[in-house]
Amino acid sequence: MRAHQLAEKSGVAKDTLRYYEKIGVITAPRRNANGYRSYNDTHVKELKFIKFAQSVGFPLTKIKKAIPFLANPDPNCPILQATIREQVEQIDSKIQELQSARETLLRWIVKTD
Amino acid sequence: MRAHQLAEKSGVAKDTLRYYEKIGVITAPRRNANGYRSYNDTHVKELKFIKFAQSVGFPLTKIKKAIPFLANPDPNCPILQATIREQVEQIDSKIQELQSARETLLRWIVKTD
DNA sequence: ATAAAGTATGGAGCTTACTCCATAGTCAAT
DNA sequence: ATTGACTATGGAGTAAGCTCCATACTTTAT
Repeated sequence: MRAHQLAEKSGVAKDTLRYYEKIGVITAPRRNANGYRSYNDTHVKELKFIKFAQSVGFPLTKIKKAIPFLANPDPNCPILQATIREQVEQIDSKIQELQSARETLLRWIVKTD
Repeated sequence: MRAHQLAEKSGVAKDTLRYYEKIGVITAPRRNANGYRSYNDTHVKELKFIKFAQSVGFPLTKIKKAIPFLANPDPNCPILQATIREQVEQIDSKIQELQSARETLLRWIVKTD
């Protein structure tokens, strides 16, 4: 599979694929004789995982560390569980920040009724 | 008042003061004969306002537009009210995003009891 | 007189996750 | 043979808000 096909299939732009490869968040694809990248289904899986992890707020640096475990995933892995819990905590504190900012703003809204 | 004094009083780093002046988010202080900046209480007020606005999520670009109104503030100003409401909406949608990410993550946490 | 502290300036660097560009090589079709 | 589509590369640019740097001048204290 070549770049534009993977891009289409995964919804990740070609330039982004190159960027992901450069920072090592996806495994480097093998090259054809002409030098073109040859992607496979593993890359599709990796990209799906990346998109999922991003959607729940993980940065690429953390995602990168998790990619090697994709081959034989173990939901009970304590490191994985700890990482998830940590992320939930971070989300919680962000939500609290936002809620208190919200409260503050509401106090400045003039009631029009 | 000179840079380091304002920095101390406001809790904003000297370099940041220069940066704020450069992007026009604080009014440019007048200069002494030697070229040194001479800040006054208006700057203290501006910086307090900036910190407050930042704490409730406003970007410097928006804050910049609001600074001129600091001289004669009107809580009933419809533009101000609309801006606040808009910000509350933005905060709400961010909170919702975070909450759904949170839900998703919780589904991946293995119950240990 | 000299050293230390404070200030001035323009500009580079940092963070994160891309996005775009110029240049150049490759491949398929006409 | 030549056009057009695809790919490769290194490097620059973007957002946002700082933060730091080198160089140079001023002021204060000893």
